[in-house]
Amino acid sequence: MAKKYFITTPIYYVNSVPHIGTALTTLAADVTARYQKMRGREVFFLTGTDENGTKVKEAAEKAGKDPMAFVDEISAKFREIWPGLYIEFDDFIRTTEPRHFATVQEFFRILQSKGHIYSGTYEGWYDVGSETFFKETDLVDGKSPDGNEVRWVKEDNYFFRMSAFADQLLAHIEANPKFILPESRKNEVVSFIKQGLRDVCISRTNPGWGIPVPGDESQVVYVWFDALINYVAATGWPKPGWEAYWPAEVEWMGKDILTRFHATLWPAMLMGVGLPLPETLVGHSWLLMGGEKISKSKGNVVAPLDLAKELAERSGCSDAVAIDAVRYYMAAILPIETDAVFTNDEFDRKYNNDLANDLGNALNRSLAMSHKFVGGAIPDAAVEAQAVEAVALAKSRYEAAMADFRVNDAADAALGVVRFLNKYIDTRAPWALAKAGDPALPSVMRSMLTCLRAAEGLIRPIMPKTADEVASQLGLPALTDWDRIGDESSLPAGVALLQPKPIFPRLDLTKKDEPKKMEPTKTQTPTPKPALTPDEPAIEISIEEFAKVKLKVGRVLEAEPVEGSDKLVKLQVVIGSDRRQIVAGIRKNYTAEDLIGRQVIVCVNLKPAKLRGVESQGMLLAAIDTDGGAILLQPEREAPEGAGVR
RNA sequence: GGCGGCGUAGCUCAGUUGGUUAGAGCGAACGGUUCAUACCCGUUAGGUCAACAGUUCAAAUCUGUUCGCCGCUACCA
Repeated sequence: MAKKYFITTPIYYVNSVPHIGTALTTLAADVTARYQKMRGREVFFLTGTDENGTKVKEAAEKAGKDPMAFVDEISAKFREIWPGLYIEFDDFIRTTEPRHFATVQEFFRILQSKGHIYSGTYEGWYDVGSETFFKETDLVDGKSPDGNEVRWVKEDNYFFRMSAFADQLLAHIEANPKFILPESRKNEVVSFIKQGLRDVCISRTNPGWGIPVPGDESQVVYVWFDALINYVAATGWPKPGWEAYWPAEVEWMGKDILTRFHATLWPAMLMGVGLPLPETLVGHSWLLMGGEKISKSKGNVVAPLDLAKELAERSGCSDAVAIDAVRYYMAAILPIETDAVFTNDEFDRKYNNDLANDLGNALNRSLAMSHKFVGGAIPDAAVEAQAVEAVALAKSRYEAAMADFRVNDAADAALGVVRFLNKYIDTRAPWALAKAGDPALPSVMRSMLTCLRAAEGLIRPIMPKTADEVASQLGLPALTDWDRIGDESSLPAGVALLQPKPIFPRLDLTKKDEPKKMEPTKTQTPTPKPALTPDEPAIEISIEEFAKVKLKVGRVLEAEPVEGSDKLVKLQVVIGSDRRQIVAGIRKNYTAEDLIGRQVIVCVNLKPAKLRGVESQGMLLAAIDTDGGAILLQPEREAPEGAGVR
């Protein structure tokens, strides 16, 4: 059996809904799948849902439902929504399915038998929200780096010896330039690995939900370890036949889950088991809403289906075309290297300019002319050289773009043919040829139709329904074979063309004063940064705001270096009747002895934080020296113990 | 703090291994055309290619420094 072209998206957590961000990933995968199918590859496009986390169980309980019923319900919703965007996956895997359980357990067993798994005690912080373990020092203000609540867990668990795979992983990345795309992400991954990989805890106490560790029912497999295996589970591994699917040619994802999971943990797991690695991991960047990351809590989520629905209402295009328009927009701005910004205005502009004015109008005018000048049928004549070249150029640009998964460049290449066509029509002016009775007219008309036929093929992976409509107006069956794009045979002479019918009715964008319904609720607000240099004016705050900062005079009672640190010192500070432990990074300038007995100014209402695992319950005020060192502030003369400062 | 990236026309961005007058799209202005969804085509942007210094016969493209932004990472409070 021929190896299938295997494309994956991440499996989505059942507590989220598809928004324009997750749709972006899935769309990219769908465009890749449709393109490869046209190229003649047998494609296996996998997506699915991630259902095993502790969070899922808790969410189910909160909803008063049985976990299984809960995930059934939500997973179904997920599964149903993608076809609405014309996303055609071949398989939808759920991590609660028996096939997934079986593969995960086998995976675990093999790693164990090869000595890559050992048991130990895990003690640390666990973020249920993102199902991630954190070190003390990873925490920000007592929360995870993403701002989620964390809880302290201490339990006996199984650990995966990820550290053992660092060198092998680096070598693989080095030897396979397209293993991680884009380039900038690859560099990040490399430096991440070079810092040293830690072994990872891959199990948790069984909460009655999840995949039991083989041979130890008291534990379930850690959700990330479990989730990643879905890609292999869908191939049927370890049952025979999986080789026809695995390894994946491309795994699409957002950049957030590339470095820590897909580009380190996942390949290490595969290496441990002895399976080949995916050919390419693509970690695309974000689509920002008015400059901010898409986030439900910020209320700036734009659901792609709503966007399409609204477009259909405003423009009068069909629902199918509106969905294609959303697909086109997402594909055209798909951010690979850097983040891109979504705005309604840009969406509207792209609809009008690229789709209505360029593509739609080109088809319309070409058909109209065909009816007027050559009897409404595809002429039997030679295609002019410049048209042949333009088509070939666009096609090769498209192919080059897709070879690197630059879907945005592929979209641009497809539109390139249309742009050429409009110029060509103007240059050759068929209406003038008709008036003059020029014999070149059939050739010119055929050249125009050739461009349209090619455009139909090129846009098909991105806009399948629109491509169908173009084909239909040309009186032809859909062009689904990539190799026939630009081929003479794709445009049989004598075929009757249909009367043109606008596919993309123009949006009227003249009424600018009306506020847009879908405008992001929040506009970009630059993060205020403290003014550090005298010539830089400070951001003004009110006296009330300043009063929020509680400063007091304290006295250092004890001081000792923080173990394992060369900058931090742990202080016991007496502030009146209060006593605090404060960690300060001032060892460069002060020894412990220097500090004991000294009066200091302390910010007493700063949120406690852990530094190098040691809690700090305040901050010492210090001037910053020219070399970045600290100069402690001290009352000009002895101040009363615990005196306020303002 | 460390590592990496970025800073190019009003806006969004391209700019291969350094080489004649620095490009595209959008917006704007002007002109042309009439087949077409008032569309399309052309011309126009006088951009110190963030700043400064250096290497070179020659730099947006290499080196250094500074400023600003972003990402990753950390013993930043």
